[in-house]
Amino acid sequence: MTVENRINRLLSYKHMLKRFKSLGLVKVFSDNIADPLGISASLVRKDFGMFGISGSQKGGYTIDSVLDKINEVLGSNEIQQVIIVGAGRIGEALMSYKGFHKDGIKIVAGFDIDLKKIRKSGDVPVKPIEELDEFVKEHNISVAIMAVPDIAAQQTLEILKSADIKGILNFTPVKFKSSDEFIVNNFIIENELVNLIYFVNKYKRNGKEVSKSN
Amino acid sequence: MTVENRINRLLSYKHMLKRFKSLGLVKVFSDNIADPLGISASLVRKDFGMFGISGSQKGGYTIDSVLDKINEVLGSNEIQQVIIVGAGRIGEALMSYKGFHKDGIKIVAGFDIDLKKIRKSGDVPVKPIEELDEFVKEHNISVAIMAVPDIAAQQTLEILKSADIKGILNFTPVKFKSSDEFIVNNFIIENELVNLIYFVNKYKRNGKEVSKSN
DNA sequence: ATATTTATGTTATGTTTTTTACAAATTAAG
DNA sequence: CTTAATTTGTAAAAAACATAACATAAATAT
Repeated sequence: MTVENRINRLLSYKHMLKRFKSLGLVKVFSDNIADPLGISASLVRKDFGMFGISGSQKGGYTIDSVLDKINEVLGSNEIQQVIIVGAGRIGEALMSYKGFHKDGIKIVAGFDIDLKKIRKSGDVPVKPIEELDEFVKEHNISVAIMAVPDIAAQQTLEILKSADIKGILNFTPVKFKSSDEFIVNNFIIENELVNLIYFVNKYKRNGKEVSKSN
Repeated sequence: MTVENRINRLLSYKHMLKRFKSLGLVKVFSDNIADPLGISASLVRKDFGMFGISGSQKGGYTIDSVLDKINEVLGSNEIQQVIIVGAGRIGEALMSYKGFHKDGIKIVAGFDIDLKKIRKSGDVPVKPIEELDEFVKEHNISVAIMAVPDIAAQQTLEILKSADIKGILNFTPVKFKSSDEFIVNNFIIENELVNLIYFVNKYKRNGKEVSKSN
């Protein structure tokens, strides 16, 4: 968990830094980043130090060089090729989503069992699931998004594992466990909602003193 | 954050308990729950204690009564009515998703600005956005899912706020900040992917010793 | 050239979260 | 009825995490 939080903070820093940059700034101090995020400046400095990001005393940090270093840490400097399994509503929404580019992520192909979904043209081609294994190996893909119906989840997992995929973002209602060699990020939407509802109700009851960062 | 983790664990406990129950069990011990989740039994006991869930010494915990208490804490005992703004691909996928029921969540209506999307029939009706305010007040809705295009995000936020919505699950690429009175849960898919990619790459480099709970 | 100011990098301190450890309690066995 | 076994509930300890504090360095002002 400890590293995961740090990575999430790095993503927040990246976001802040890009905002500052778009405002025309070239350098920032740690508290410029920390304050809007509601964390301490020393934590920002410590995170930076942890990943070998250094500034100059009195001069602060150079936005571009920090951004570059963060992208390097996150692997966003090289294009990260990702595939999507399942060309249903969620799969298609993700294929047409334009926000991946800025993080160096490229959705290179979709796969589906339903031949009616197949298409060669378009921004992201959709291929028959039988071609997945070969495609993954040929293009050296490590990460997949799973967006198939629950009924197909287990089977799809096997296909991905045997194709030597190393990590999945799982939109299926079927929750899978992570291991060292195969990392699973389960997105469980009802959990997110229940969590939200809990805090909303809590606020309605207690009036004040709710936490919830985000 | 502290409470949020505890709530997420409660959701895991609920999940485990339902599995045990489906296996025909009636009582469990704290380590039955803890072990498969990779946490310590005392943490389970402490979480339970925190929410007033008690077992009997030597006898363990009665599954049904724990489940009931968890649902009470989470507000899942009463139906939680939620609306969806935006009947695009994601909105529609969520409207047809069947997994909310088990957590006491009911999607009661969708709203869209595009009149072609409107429908009175169907499982979840889709109404024109102009009717949102009235509907929300009439049905006493507190929570909404935002699934509109980024261009409409800010405007939709204003509509929701002025309708006195208290919390949103935001699928928009535009990140909003939480406050005490208006809780935002931003789902940022590229962050989830970047995080995943980080750990996959880390494993590929370092061979072993990756963390990542989940 | 020296003093002053200010921000980093890091150590020390404080806080939160989790685990360990064990007393008290309950059940079963002898 | 007593002893043994076992599990909860919690107090104390440990670990993890974040903040505060400060020594050091760099820049500016005097």
